[in-house]
Amino acid sequence: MPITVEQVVDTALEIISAEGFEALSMRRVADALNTGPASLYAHVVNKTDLDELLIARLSSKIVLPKPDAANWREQIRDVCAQVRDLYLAYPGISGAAFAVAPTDLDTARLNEGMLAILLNGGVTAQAAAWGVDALLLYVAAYCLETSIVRRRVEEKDAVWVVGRDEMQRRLASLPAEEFPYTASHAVELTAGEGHDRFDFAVSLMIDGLTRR
Amino acid sequence: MPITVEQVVDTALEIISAEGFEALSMRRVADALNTGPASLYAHVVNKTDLDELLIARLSSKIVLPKPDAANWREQIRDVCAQVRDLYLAYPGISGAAFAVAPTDLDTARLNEGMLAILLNGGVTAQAAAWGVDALLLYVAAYCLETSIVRRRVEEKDAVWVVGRDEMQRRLASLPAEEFPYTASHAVELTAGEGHDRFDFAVSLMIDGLTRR
DNA sequence: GGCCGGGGACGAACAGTGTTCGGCCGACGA
DNA sequence: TCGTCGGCCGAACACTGTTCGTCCCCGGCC
Repeated sequence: MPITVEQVVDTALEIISAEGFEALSMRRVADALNTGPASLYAHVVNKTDLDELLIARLSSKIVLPKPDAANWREQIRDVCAQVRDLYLAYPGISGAAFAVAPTDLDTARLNEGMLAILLNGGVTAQAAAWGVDALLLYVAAYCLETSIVRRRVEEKDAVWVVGRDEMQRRLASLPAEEFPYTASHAVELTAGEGHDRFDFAVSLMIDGLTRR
Repeated sequence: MPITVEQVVDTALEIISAEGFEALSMRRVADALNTGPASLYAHVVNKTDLDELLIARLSSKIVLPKPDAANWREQIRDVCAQVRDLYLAYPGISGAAFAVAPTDLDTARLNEGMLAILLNGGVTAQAAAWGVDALLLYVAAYCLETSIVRRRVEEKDAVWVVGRDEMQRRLASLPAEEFPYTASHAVELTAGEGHDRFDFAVSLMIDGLTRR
């Protein structure tokens, strides 16, 4: 029963999907494949290499629209949301996205697609190039953060984790001498349902790109 | 010879500064303190807890300006640059910034300072609250990425790592069928000295905040 | 057909990690 | 003076990524 790289990547993704990126280990993958850890190194040079393969596989699943100059904003927003949902479906995997080398073809395809949308939208070449970079970096960061928060919420029995109203109360009761703004704007600081914060930040960058 | 939390944090920061965040381990800190790893757990509940203490210590070193409505843009940019340089001085530590709980007083001080600058600049309360969040998230992401890249550059004997012109050549020689934009804009994609990419992204968000 | 080489599979081991247990010992309160 | 409590720490447990050496099977060559 030969092992292929695709099998390794597939079972790795299953493990991450079920138990998170922290639970992914060579032995875990090897066990799921009914073999020892050494067998994997014939198909994968490294754990880091496996991580890159995982990001590449995910990148290949993004569907890229044909650029439409009229509503390029919605198009780029949609691609960012796709990446976001894909990352969040494999909790913690976005941590591997920071280490990905631009040498990979699948991630290059994603970059090309986003670049195409921005350029067709009338964004300057330099702004488009750096804009794609900034957007992807932010998306990865947002997903990493929310993955960590979700993990903490579900495992810590809700101890040490507080709800929004409790959080508001704590912020509001900070010493007004040192924290006047934090205390008086506790509502805004804890506001936002779902991906409101994400939408805000992405829109911030997209609107900035418009005039360049 | 009693051990204090400050000592633990100090030696941890020294280790990170010299060898990077990946080299930081309980045993490493314990050895530097001439003791065993178990001794640390009397002062630090967790490795994760130590990470949070490190971020808190770094946050306390940021100098916050008195808000000046006239040039709030330069002020917020300067604070972001301070955080960036501080994170980069301890390579890889920004990875711990994603897991930091907002319950800490020192990080709350940083948030308060940035919030003060934005609010005095005339930014809407909601935009200011989410703006601080987005900026700090991006800064952490940027520092994590560049830390990883720098690490790769210095350890891999420059093999597997290519210069800018070689990178341009590779991008330009991608199949024009699938990668027309990437190939024709290889120059823009590889442009940027120092922290140009950072300045661009931060300015993008700040300019976006202006109109809200 | 017989032989040999090469490469995938894999058991075992190495060095390292975070964390816990149990005992030691000194200082501080009753 | 005695007791208890908490910092200290050696040893161990269950992991991690990775390598070495061996086994074995399958394909090509004489």
